[in-house]
Amino acid sequence: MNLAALQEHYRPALQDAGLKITKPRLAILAILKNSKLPLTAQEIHAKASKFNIDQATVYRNLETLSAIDLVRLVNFQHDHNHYELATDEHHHHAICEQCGKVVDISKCDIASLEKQVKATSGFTQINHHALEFFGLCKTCAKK
Amino acid sequence: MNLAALQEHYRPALQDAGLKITKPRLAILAILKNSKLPLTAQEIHAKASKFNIDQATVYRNLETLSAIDLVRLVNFQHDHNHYELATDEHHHHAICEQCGKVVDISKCDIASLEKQVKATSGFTQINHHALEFFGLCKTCAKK
DNA sequence: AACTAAATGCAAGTGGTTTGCAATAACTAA
DNA sequence: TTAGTTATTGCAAACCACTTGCATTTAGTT
Repeated sequence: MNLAALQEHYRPALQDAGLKITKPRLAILAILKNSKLPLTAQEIHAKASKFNIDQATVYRNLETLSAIDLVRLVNFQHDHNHYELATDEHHHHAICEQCGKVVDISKCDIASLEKQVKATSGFTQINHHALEFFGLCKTCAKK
Repeated sequence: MNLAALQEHYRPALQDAGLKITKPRLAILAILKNSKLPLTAQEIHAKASKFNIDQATVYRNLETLSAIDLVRLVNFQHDHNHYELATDEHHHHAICEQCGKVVDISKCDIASLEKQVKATSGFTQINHHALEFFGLCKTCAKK
């Protein structure tokens, strides 16, 4: 997908949110699109700085794009936040505690996931996992 | 459990690891013991600073105590690391995206967990969850 | 009681992330 | 197309959580 196509692809979502279609914005989306794995803000900035895109712009856009669900925040333990495009279907990750390698776990079939992780990720050892639910508690749901 | 009891309770694990039984160390364990919920390093320091315990000491000890599995690192999205005593059995959390409230999810029966979350946590709405597996990839397992 | 090594407190440093602000670029409507 | 409006950007400085160096203290040992 080239930049023009990318632009048309994201135009509706950005317009609906009242956001402008800017060069840095598209570049960040393109960088995420071209990455197989979730990236940190800094990794994104490293790639984006070739086009004179400031780190502040990267951080601000990741925030903005997450807010309208074009980008998804992925949280890994011990590490900084990672971001990925939210276009893919919901999935999880396996993280190597030694080298930091990240492998996508394609389906979210929670019951059989742990077996699947070993079978499909090439991880021979799963030491632990983290599962967190995010939503609204009773009190906040009332507001 | 008073401090003396706490001290005796943790003595074996600390001694086995070659760690000394110090006032700051015990204070941090006591603070975690007295908290129903996982705390950030800063929250722990806020409580510990009454006893003239430096923040560097808190950070160093959380690292140390995590290394010998007396303390467990809990990772929540959008936020700083949280720590809890590792004495309890393995469990997960539900986090309110609005007020930050954290509720323990007692059992790790992954298949039925999502239903259970709503039933037991008082959360009326679960928007998303994060599930990450940590272990060793094929390459690192060989080393 | 003297010795050894770990642990602490203090203060300074580090590094990722955020913020203020003036300049620029994107969209809107004549 | 052009002028006007507002979001967005780049830059630089600030911020804040966390880490590190080092001299001193403390725990555990002989």
